[in-house]
Amino acid sequence: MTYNTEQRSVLLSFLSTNPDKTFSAKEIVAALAESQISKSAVYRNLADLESENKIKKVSKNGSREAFYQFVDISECKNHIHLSCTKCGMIFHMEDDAARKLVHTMEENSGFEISVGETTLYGVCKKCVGAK
Amino acid sequence: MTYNTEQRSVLLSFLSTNPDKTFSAKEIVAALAESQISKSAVYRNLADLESENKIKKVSKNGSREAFYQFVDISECKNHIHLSCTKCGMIFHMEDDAARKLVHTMEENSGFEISVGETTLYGVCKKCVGAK
DNA sequence: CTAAGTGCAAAATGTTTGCATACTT
DNA sequence: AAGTATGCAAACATTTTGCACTTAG
Repeated sequence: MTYNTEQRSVLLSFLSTNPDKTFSAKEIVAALAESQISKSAVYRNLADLESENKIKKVSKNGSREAFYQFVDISECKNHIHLSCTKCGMIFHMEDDAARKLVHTMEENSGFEISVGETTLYGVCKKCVGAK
Repeated sequence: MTYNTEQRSVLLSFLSTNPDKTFSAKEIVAALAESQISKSAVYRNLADLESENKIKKVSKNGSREAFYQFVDISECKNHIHLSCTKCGMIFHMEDDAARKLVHTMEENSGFEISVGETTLYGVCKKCVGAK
């Protein structure tokens, strides 16, 4: 079983306090260093939380680093996501056209797409302006 | 300008001979080592070819490695893509319903989604069976 | 008490770079 | 000839691991 350690809970609350922001592993390591949490605890907990669907690992354009965002995937079964390739942010999209798109494509392709795991990549409002 | 070197051309033809397959940088390095092509030439040419839209960099589930596939993006302006999160393969999908739905989504969200860059992630026929 | 998690430092992984040399145009 | 690209080895950045120690349940 999983223990509810200090480190794990500090990490999760750090991310969940900012559900509309992504952080690189490096940023998280740095932020939690102030609470005397080691790099390895951070990496291990990030991996654990991700496989428990408590947070999501996202990637950005050129960067080779991993980024994380608080997104409880168990609450995302029925909507799709938009992910900005510039800032990495994930947006939740309750939209019938989206659901329809997924189903249409599934039928036409034989591809198995789960709505909740479907993500469209693009550039969000904020980043369209920014150069 | 870009020179048409032996290394670059061997690399491109290696990938273009298998447009329906993805290769990790490591695999490519290994394959081209037989033609005495150095690791750095491989990495540099992969990066160059990608920014010229001759090949596409794709990513797989957990892996931290970069994967590449021959996909001339300039020919993909008007269809969407399906990408398998297990094997990394990209499928081209000419489908009017899909195009229409993507535009609806754009309007509904303010997100800037270009059809040609739109990719749905899922699990392809081949990988659905395989465990 | 015991399984699970931690911290540290060391190793592994994947990619990039500096530089002298060689090739393309 | 001038500008690019190459090969090598060394540097890098990020992530992972082994191990002795600590903690949660």
